[in-house]
Amino acid sequence: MNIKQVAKKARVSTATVSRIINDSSLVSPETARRVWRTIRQLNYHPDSQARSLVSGRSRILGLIISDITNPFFPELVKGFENLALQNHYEVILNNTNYDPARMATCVRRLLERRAEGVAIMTSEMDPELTDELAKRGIPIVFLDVGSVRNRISNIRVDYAQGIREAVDHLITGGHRRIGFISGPMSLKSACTRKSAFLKCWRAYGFAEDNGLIVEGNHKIDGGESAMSRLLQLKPRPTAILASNDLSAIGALGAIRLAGLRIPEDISVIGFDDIDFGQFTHPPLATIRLSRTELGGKAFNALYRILHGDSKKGEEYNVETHFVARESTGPAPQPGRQTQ
Amino acid sequence: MNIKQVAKKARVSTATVSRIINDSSLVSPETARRVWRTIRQLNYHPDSQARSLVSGRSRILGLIISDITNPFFPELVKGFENLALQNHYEVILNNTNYDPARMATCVRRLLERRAEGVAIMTSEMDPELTDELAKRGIPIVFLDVGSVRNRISNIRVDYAQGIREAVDHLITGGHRRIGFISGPMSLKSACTRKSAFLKCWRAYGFAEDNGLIVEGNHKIDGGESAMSRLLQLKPRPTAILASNDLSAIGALGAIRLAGLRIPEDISVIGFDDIDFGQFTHPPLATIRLSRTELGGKAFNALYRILHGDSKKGEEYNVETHFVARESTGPAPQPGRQTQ
DNA sequence: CTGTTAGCGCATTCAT
DNA sequence: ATGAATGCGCTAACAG
Repeated sequence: MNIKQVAKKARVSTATVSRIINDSSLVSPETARRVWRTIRQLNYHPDSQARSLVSGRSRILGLIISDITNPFFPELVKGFENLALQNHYEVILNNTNYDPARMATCVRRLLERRAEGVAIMTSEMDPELTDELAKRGIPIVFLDVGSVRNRISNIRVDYAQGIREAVDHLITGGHRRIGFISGPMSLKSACTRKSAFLKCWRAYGFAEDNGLIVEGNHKIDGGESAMSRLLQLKPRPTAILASNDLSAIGALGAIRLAGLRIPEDISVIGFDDIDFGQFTHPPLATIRLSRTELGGKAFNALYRILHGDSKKGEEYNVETHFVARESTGPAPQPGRQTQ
Repeated sequence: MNIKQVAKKARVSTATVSRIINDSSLVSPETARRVWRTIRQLNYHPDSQARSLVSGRSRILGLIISDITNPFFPELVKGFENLALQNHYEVILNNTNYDPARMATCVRRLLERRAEGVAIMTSEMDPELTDELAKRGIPIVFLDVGSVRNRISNIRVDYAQGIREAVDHLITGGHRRIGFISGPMSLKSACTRKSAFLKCWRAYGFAEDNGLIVEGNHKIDGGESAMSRLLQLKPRPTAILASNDLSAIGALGAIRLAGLRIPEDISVIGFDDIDFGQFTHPPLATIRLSRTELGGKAFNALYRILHGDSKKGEEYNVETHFVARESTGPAPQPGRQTQ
């Protein structure tokens, strides 16, 4: 079932059918109606591959993430995909599983599919691969990677704002010993978050105490073990900030396991605001980062380069904000500390 | 950068280059080497659209799910995508958001992309759309939809086994009043799970008590409100089976809110075995359904139709099993029931 | 307003 | 073992 058959059945040329499919304005309403009828009748669906080939526009976007089972990503994907769908783009989703080789494979395949733009939402990116894309003029949008260049945009997450709000909240509550559970230092995004915390902490004029900073793995079990290490400290921290909610949830478990109360003995704050945070015990205070917004902005960044006036890349900003919930409270009195 | 330029630079014909890309056996090793070198040098990537057009094979598979932010799906997607990647297929992922109109859009677009197969992992499917695909001979795999036909396979989840194990466990513990929190009855998959429970319950010779069956929404809040309704019953159930883990987690919250203990006062069992279940308080007993396996089997089902000997559809089976964790215990003695 | 024609990038005959 | 020529389904000039 191709355009020729439709043309024959409707007694017009293929060009007319093509016009009707794409831009019915240049064709008489009557023939248009007739042809549309034949199209429906024959259940004709134009071949996008052929259209892409001749038009040079694939209407495919690549979306590269590290791992869809990481609760950070599903909302991002949904936000991106919704807009893509509305604008008649297809999305090819790729999990790299933090594997550079797999990332390379994905990029090569997106190249072969002639993707019109690529959103790279994981910071572990080989610059050589970026060049591959850039050389061909394919728009790219990064997440928290600084290089805005021609046809390369970047979404910057303002971690500082949310962290400042959270630390403010803790300090107001009398906390002075704040532990930090970081993500794996092999991940650039985890480093960024840690630096943002340290910077904020120093801005308050506090000395930075490396003993209070423990590395987790951005998963629940890593948060648990990181927290149990923090609990060894004497005096132990009165509050914990975690690099993501999963780590914080692990921390909740470790604290409870040690027989301590939240927030009476220790306050805990997460990061990201994943859905589950509302349902932990106690509900987890966190720093919200809207991943839906992130996904949406990633799409828009590509769209602006593809269709906007400015072919140059732009910098986008996503805010973060503290969300108070029951996992934080005032610092315990030093004398009354148990154990 | 196309095949012609490579051919010119390597002083061969385009046919030779094409042969080398696809099937280097019919070409002299020496020219092959030379051409490969040029290909790398020019950084040539064959255009999949053009290849698809002439070969009639798009190497695209559609994966239709209802909502990627539902924790049921990410692992399924990952399992499917991993195999697809290995076998050089591209995956176009579509969230329908439970919207039939959106489902129709997705199917139409997959048709236009000439997808070679479609995995429909949500039961809310208009039969008309299925026909659209079937008419064109596009392989389909469904999840828990009974119609194995030509080029249409089905993955059947054996809910009964896991439910039987769970109910066995409860009955052995002395439980006789077991509440069931179902999913939304507007979803076919939720109905299937509920029927499986009822069937199992009757198989034990117990009467079915509609008061013990309450409808949730497969999310945490729905589980909470369903549970609080169940807590009104006198005598109240001593154990709860939920249609998915999210509902069960909501139930945990409602039970604790009512001042009752888990599992001393009420036992709770979920369904699916999502990662979070291990970290709730107490850890959630559940009925495991491997979504990774599900995604993998979905891919294999399509692959078998595309490349296997049997072009007819097949029935696949995925088992479910009870996973004991601390949210269950023996039934409380009737006399000692609080409140 | 509509038809004719060329060619997008590639795989595949059919020759040689 | 290699090359020349054809056409996949469609859009875009150009012509009328």
